[in-house]
Amino acid sequence: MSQSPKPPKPPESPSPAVPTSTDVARLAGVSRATVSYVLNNAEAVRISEPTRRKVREAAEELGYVPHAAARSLRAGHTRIVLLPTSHVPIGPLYSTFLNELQWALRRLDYTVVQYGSLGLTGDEAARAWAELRPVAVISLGEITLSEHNVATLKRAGARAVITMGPDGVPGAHALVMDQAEVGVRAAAHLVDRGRRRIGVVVPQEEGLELFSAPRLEGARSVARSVEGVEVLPLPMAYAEESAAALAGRWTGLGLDAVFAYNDEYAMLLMRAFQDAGLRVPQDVAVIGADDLLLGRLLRPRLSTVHIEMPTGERLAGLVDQAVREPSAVVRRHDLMAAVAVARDST
Amino acid sequence: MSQSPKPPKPPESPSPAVPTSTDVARLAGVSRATVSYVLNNAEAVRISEPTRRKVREAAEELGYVPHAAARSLRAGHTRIVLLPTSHVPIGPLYSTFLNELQWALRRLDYTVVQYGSLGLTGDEAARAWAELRPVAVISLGEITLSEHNVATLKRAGARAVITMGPDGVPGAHALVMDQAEVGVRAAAHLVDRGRRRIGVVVPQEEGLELFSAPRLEGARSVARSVEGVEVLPLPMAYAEESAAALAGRWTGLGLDAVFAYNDEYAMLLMRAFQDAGLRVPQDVAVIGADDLLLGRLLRPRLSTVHIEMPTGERLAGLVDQAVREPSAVVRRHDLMAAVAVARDST
DNA sequence: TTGAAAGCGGTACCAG
DNA sequence: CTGGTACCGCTTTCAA
Repeated sequence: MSQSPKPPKPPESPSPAVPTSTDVARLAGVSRATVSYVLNNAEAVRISEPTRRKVREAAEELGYVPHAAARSLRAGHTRIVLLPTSHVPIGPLYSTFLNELQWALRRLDYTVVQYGSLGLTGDEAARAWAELRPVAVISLGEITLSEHNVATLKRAGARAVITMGPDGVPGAHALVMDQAEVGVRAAAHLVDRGRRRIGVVVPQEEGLELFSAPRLEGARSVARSVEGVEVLPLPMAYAEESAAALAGRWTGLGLDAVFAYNDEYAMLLMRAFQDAGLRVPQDVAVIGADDLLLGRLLRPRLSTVHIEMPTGERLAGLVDQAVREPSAVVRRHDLMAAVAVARDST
Repeated sequence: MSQSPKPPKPPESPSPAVPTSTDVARLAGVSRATVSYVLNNAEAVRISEPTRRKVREAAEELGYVPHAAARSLRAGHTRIVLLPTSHVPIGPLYSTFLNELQWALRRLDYTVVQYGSLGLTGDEAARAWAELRPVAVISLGEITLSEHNVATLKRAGARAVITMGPDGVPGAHALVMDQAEVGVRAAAHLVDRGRRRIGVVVPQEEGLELFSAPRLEGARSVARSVEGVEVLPLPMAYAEESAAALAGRWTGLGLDAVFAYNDEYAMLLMRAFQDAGLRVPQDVAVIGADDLLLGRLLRPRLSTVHIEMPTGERLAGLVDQAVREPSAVVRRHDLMAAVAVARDST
């Protein structure tokens, strides 16, 4: 970028350049090596107490702060954990989980880098991520990583590459969070209740396929295994009008139940049903997912699929373990459990 | 950390050390300088087409990925934007905003580092952040920055330090997002509707004071300026039992309206009121905030305070501008507007 | 107990 | 047109 051609060091500029360990050394009257030893409390070397004090005071006075990049360049590795982020709001359940994870990683002294990778291919993303030399990458599935991509990351120093979702990538650690299971539980619950023609809401919002596709597929698998059960995908946007439109053409569809992707969509749709004069659950059974608190507020109370997420602590611990001992770690974990919660809407 | 004492370069190890520009140079039969020129498409230097091709092919073959830390060490600055994160889920409105911001920054080619700073003082946090030499810091208020802290960050290379919230810190850019205004609008709306004794829900969840305190204060300011209006803080947790307990002792409180912090708390409380046999809005008027879609689903439809947030794009643009030209930029922006939306619960 | 010096991986100046 | 080389800031032998 075009730097203005200014003299390298205007003597006495208003904001004196950021102090380096050299500056501290000079002020303390010692060498840079000594500064490093003191400030890092090096065990292997004995430094006299007066020297230590001098160094500390000098550092304090200058407001010295070590340069993380220089440090990790020298060290040959970073403490960066790369967390590719989805570009759509992913619902309270997952954002809470991600937030927890973030915190737990910080507590373990990792630096969390959020990396939005919209529109990047697996190759491009892997390259971009590798530039940061992260010690771990936790990919939630926005980007589909190939075996080759995983190798790229590993050669760039990643001790752990973690993928979530149903299918494992060779070379990566797999955290199994099978969204299909949610669809299975929902559909099975409806079938148990005697329903046979089941609609499955598929959000029209982009970026949710990651969740919605396997949930739909799970429901379909139930239909395949139980005689006489049918499943129909129902596109719907997260908006009152869209829900109303769907409710409007409902009777023509000949369905007797709906699995509404999650509780938010379910609430919207259930309200639309009621406004359209349909009775829940008599005319149509409604089930959501995620077990949101707010789902219990509507009447009838919303049935749902409760999803047991791992705590952020848990996953952070796993990551840490994989980083410390990449070989001696289980490469596949089941982290998610789903169970239907019957309330009054089914 | 204790490295296992292995030979520096086991010939033909399974994962060959990450290739450097030296490796590329060797393979292409040129110097590192040439590699750098070619890979960065240096304009100032003319490199022959055959050489370029050789270099590119070598880089491709080795799977060369430049080392971001080394690059920015040399460059003397990073493209890191540091985003301190709250440790509590902050509600859909703000998480959406943060997500947008994150994306917009990435599109402008910044690297977003989420930095949880729980339990750190301003001084500690500023030091920890400064280690990363971020080019910008966007503090949403989890940590209260002093003038001195801002100076520390600036000396460490931060071209923009941005604080949000009502009060500006000297030296920092202030993005004014005054939560008090939300309380003002809510209370004023209730007063307009003829209510006089107003309860204000204050979430018991920790970490929300940042929002709840100013919202309460805003309501109080209305009470002070209008004769005969009283405001009573009401602690409540985000749980059905807590809402039910509050509803249970409601009649004893002698209130005729409640501003319930936000729509989520409002929905919970309104349901509890109805379950307790209180009529909304006749016996008690309820208003929330944030204008969530779900708030329109209950009956009566929830009145709320709509909050106009800036887009993530907008803020990212401001950050970028401040980074490019730190001096030539407005230091104070009003980014939030709040307006009461009357529906049926008031 | 302390200091000199060799890098870590890039970039960019200056010669040739 | 290309190569040698001097840094960026820090850690860590190895000697003194």
